Order: sequence, then C-alpha cells, then structure tokens
Amino acid sequence: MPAVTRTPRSSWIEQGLLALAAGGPDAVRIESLARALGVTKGGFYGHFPNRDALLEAMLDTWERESVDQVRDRVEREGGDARTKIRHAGRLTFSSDRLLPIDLAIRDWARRDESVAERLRRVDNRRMDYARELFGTICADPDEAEARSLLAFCLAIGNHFLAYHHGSRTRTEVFSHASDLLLKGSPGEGS
Amino acid sequence: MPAVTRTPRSSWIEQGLLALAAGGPDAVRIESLARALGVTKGGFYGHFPNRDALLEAMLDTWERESVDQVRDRVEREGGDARTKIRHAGRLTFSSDRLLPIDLAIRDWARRDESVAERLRRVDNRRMDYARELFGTICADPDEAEARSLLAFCLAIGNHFLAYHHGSRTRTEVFSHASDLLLKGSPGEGS
DNA sequence: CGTCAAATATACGGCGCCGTATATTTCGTC
DNA sequence: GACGAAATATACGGCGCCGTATATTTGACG
Repeated sequence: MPAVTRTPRSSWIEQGLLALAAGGPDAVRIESLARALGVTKGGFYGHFPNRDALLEAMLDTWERESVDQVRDRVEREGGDARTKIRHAGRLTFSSDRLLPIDLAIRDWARRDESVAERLRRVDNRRMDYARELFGTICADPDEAEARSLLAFCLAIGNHFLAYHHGSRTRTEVFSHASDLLLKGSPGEGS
Repeated sequence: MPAVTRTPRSSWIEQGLLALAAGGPDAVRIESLARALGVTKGGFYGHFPNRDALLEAMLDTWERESVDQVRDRVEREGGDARTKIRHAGRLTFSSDRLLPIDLAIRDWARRDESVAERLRRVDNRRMDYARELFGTICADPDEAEARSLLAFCLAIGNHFLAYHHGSRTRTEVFSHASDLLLKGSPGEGS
C-alpha cells in the first residue's frame, strides 16, 4: 500500500548530525536539511512531529554510536590497558565523524540541561571504563582518578585550543603528554 | 549640540558578550539585545554599521580583558611561578564573566576562521606566559611544553565534561590533577 | 491496469530577525 | 526658550524559518 520511503528517518538524522557538527544546534534547520537532501520538508513531518523530536533522535543515535559501538570495538581488538585506552581515545576523539559531533554536543550541553544530562550519561559510561583501565596502571586510586580526568581533558581540550608550540608540532606535544599520563607512578618506573 | 548618549557603544558590546556567553554567537541578535537593554534597535546603527561589526567589537573587548588585564593583575600580585600559574588560571577560567565567554568563543572558533585566528593569538600569548612559568618548574623543555598543554587542557576541558567522580568531588580531583602537573619532575621530589 | 494509502511537494500564515528610511525626542548652545 | 544636531523610536520590506493544510506523485496490491 505505501509508496516506498525515499528519505527515511535515518537520512534526516544523519543530515542533522552533519549540520550539528558543522554549525552547532542552531544550524539544524529542517528546511536547510531538506535542501541538502534534495527534497522538500514535506516528508519530514511524517517521520517527526517537530524539530525537537529530530534533535532527540540525533542525540539517541550519537549516544549509541559513541559509547556502545566504541566499547565493542575496543574489547573485540583486545590488548593491555594502555593499548585499550589509546584505542578508545582514538576511536572517540580522532574520528572525523564522531569528534565534531561530540564537541558540538559538549558546547550545546552548557546551554541545555536535557542535553547536559545525556552528556553526563555518556561521559559517565566512558569514564567508568577509563577509570577501570587507569586503575591497573596506577596503584593510588586518587591518582588514577586525577589521571583519568587529565586524559579526558587532554583528549577534548586539545581540540578547543588554538596556540602554536614553537618548533614542536601539536602531535608531538600531545603524544608526550599522553606518555606522562600513562607512565607508572613515580618510583615504579615506566 | 548632541542629545546625551543613553545607550553607548559599550552597552551594546556588553550585552552582546552576555548573550554570547549564554547562547553562543547565534544568540547575539540586535533586536534581542535591544529588548534586553530596554531600548529599540534604533540607536544600534549609529554605533555599528551592522551585526558583524558588533561581533568584531565584542571580540576586541574580550581579547583585551582576557589577556592584558589578567597578565597585569597577576604580575602586580607577584609570587613564585606556581602561585602565578594558579592565579592566572583562576582569573581566566574561574571568572563568572570571562569563563563562559571564553568557552563560547572556543566553540565558535571551530566554525569561523576569523574567530579562530583571534583565539590563536590570545592562546599563544597566554601560552608564552605559561611556558615561561612551567620552564622554571621543570627542567626538560619538552616536558614543560607537555605539562603546559595538560594544564591548559585541564583548565578548559574541565568545563566541557559532565561525568561524576563517585565519592570524590570534581574540585578534589581537579586539585589533585593540578598538583600532579605542578610537582617537580620525577626524581626531583615535590 | 486501476486503486488507494503512504510519501512527498506545494502553498500558506505567522514570527523574528536584518537593515533602511523616516519621524520624533532630547539636550547643549545661543 | 527656540534652534539644531545627535540619539533614539517607529515603520517598513524582505528573508528564512516553523508548522499546518492541501494537493500531487508513487508504487504495492488486487
């Protein structure tokens, strides 16, 4: 009985995430997504009651991708704690897809409590994992917690900084900083 | 000859910065600022040719406040390198006024190259200062650079994270992390 | 191959904003 | 206290967006 769905729900969500990554939540405009998809907004209201529903669905998608999928992939590849930390960090914060979305949501969360709550959920789940891994590197649990915070801040803050490092590259300094965080506690050797 | 200026340029800039801090650059709307100021937009176009000019002026103000004024105050108060680092960090990233503006501009810079250039200038000037101070704490210049990066990421990233630390407070963990960064190099003692 | 409902397009009214053009108020000056 | 210029208000046309109402296309099914 139906005419095949030419622009399914998922296309709107996907295009919405692209717009979010590129221009923040204010850039997620139904008519502008429609133009990008080469259709009119006619079909949109068949999939979503309104713009807010799209934003919710976008956050659902992001949450699933950026926690469950990352964790699955890291565990499937295996390795020791250091390897897993680096791997999870790379999947989450070096991905051309996830990273810009993550950063946009992080800023968005500062202004919207419901987004903040989701971000809290996501970050908590990520940190439970990171804490567990750092616990195997560093005996003092307080220091493990501090290192986890530093690692997370480094992964994120890194993308919000603009300064130059003189003769060094950002990558070099970043890598040196990661080493500092991942080495054994003072006195334990590396 | 003139009728006294009731809503000077600076009021528009100030209100603009408030809007920026609260809602990002897209929230800086001339008519909405006018409402907040209890006037109409009539006078706006006497001070600025258009909205972009206001945004530029806002960035000028921010740049002056967040580098020159902070540096002046830190140097005037004095103290050793650790004290100065903590003081500058507090002035810049614990200020109810500067912090939200800083964070908003940081996100904005990811999408607007001219804003990014300003941010680069500001961050470079801040980091020249931080690098110099970390240089007195830590002998290896590569490690000083890495610690500076970590400190900066911690100061900023801290405000973009949402997760909980179990029994500890964020402040405790933050403070522990700062201590890790500010202690002497391994082998030098604390 | 016509039917019918789902998917999409089109058309509409409303709102908030931009920037301009034009009135009106305000206050130093004479 | 009337004048004139600066500051501000008011009024306007235009644009892009939202959400709804209505037409049109599409394709699985009988």
